[in-house]
Amino acid sequence: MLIYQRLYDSFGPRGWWPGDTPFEVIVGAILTQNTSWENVEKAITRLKRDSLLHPERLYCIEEPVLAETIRPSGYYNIKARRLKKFMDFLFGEYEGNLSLMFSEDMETLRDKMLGINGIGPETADSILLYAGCKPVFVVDAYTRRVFSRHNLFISANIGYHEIQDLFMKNLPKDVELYNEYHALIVHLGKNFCKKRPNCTICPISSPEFFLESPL
DNA sequence: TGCCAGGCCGGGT
DNA sequence: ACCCGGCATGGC
Repeated sequence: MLIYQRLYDSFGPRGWWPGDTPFEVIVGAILTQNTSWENVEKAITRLKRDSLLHPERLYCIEEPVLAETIRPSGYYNIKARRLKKFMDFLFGEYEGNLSLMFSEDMETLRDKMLGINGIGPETADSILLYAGCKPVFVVDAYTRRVFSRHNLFISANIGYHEIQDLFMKNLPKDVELYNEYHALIVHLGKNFCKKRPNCTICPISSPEFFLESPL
């Protein structure tokens, strides 16, 4: 937990996920696919404006109308389809009830969600962790970039599951820890590793970290 | 102006 | 089992 501690000491708690309800978290997880969070916020604001951020409303809304509403998030046609596919799943399997959905066995739910067109590993895990409070470590582009560039444990071409296993086998199975750790990695990736290539004030870039360091 | 952002899918090797 | 083009807006 050395790297985690250093990130936490530098940045403090990130307060993730930035969303008021589990349903909003799920919608945000789909909308933020390969998209900046600022653009997603604009789309969420428009969904709230039209009172669409409720399962019953999103389930019934016409896909072209939804697409136009979420336009600022980019990829709006494909994301409208993906949101509708998720809603079909939620109502088809769980009567539109998120609590019922999250009462499902975690691995079973994960596999089922991966079967929905438009839900991949990161989106599924974000939903499980940040909407369902399930102990799953979320891996994203920042996780791979930050850790491989610092030569910490992983090479650039490692797969999603290998990275996830690495974290989950070397950390306590703790929802709060997984929540905070992923958010801290994203914060680091956004604010340091790209804008400052030599990372002189990056909290994990001192020499001792270029060998084995506890996650 | 061009590049990129908290991915994923479908078709091709 | 990988690799690649497509999807689209807004900010720098």
